[in-house]
Amino acid sequence: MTNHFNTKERILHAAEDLFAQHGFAGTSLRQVTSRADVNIAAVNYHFGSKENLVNEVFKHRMDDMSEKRLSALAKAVEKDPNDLEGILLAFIQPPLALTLDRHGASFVRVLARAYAEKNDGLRNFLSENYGQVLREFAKAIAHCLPQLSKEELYWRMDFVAGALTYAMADFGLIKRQNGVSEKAHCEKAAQHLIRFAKAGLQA
Amino acid sequence: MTNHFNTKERILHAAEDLFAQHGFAGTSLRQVTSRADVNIAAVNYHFGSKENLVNEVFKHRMDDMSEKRLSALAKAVEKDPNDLEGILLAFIQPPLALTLDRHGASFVRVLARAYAEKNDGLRNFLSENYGQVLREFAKAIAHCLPQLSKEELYWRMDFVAGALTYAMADFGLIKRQNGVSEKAHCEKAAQHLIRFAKAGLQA
DNA sequence: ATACGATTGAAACAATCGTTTAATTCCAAC
DNA sequence: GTTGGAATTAAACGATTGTTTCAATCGTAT
Repeated sequence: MTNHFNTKERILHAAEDLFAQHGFAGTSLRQVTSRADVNIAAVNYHFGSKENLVNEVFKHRMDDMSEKRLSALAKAVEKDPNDLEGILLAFIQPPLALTLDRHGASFVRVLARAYAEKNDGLRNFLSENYGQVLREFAKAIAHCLPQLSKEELYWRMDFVAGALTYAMADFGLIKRQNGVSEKAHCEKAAQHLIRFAKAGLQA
Repeated sequence: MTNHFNTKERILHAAEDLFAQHGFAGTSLRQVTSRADVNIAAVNYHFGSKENLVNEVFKHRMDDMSEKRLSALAKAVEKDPNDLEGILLAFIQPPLALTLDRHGASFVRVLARAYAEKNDGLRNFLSENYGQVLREFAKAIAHCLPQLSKEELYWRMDFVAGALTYAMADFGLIKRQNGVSEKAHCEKAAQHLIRFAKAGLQA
């Protein structure tokens, strides 16, 4: 049983929030340790370096999300391998659910920001570990849409991923209404995105 | 007749590249002035501050892109106000064309990165100046799809914008093949995206 | 109680940050 | 050729960066 509010986890949470707000380079370790209410030296003691901290913040959420996606995918395929909507829900729901959690919402922005990095090791880490998840979904979607060429499928999955990222970070025109709860907004986003993505994939 | 290779423009170009690679906070003015081969003091002389430089880098490309989008939209609507594909092309082509230019491709990444910023003044600047362009397109698309509610239209336009951003920065699974020229890749991206977006909007 | 590794604390490290100063160079106008 | 404002330069400013040091403290096993 690990202590849930030890120094290491407090640093992780504070870093997650601040990275989301100001980016990796834009966040100083002193900001992190100040928010986490720990000593500045604790970062290098527990994580070795700032770069390692960035990676840890990332891996933490990413592993969880990928796991949920894959298990939801397995269930959906087992239930009905031709149900494209179910597969899309398995792809969309776990990341969107993150936006309900305070720290999860921060991570969503961290993720969106990581996509914008180019030469960073983060990009490679993403494609190495996350790529397999994408390929699993590609396989399942290809089964639903056998007439689609592999190239076309990959293009469209990229589009879906882009739309999802955009929706999660609520860029753009849509803002959550004041009267609508976050959970309702999240469900509405999933519902709209699934309909949009399904039609796009079947085009 | 402005000199195209004076100090100010060299700084702008160098900043554009470096901001794309390392982000705004991750790029130092010394990196910029070193690449531009100008003195460090030239930045504050010509731009006043680093923040102003960021804004200038942004405004430069953004104004150009918005102008091209709006004029292409006007032409498309004049030709056939019910041609959804033409409208989508007007929306998609100008930003995608940027990826053909070396510095333009950098800007595309700068743009994607800016979307990931949250509280920055950049976000507000974006929605203030760029929002009007989006609303023009919303109007044109709504004319093609009168059955679509305004809320649903906005959701779907956000999805299109997300897919576009993703495709431009070539995140994800799709990479340009070695045998394919950049121009051909760009045209293929536009073609795939238009088909995808059209189906998604019409869903 | 004692000992000992794990953790935390205050302070300082060299390096780099954005910015400023003041002297110099450039170039067109007179 | 001289003048005067614009542009560039070298150098330094204080502040902040990530990281390190070493002593103090904590918690546990003996």
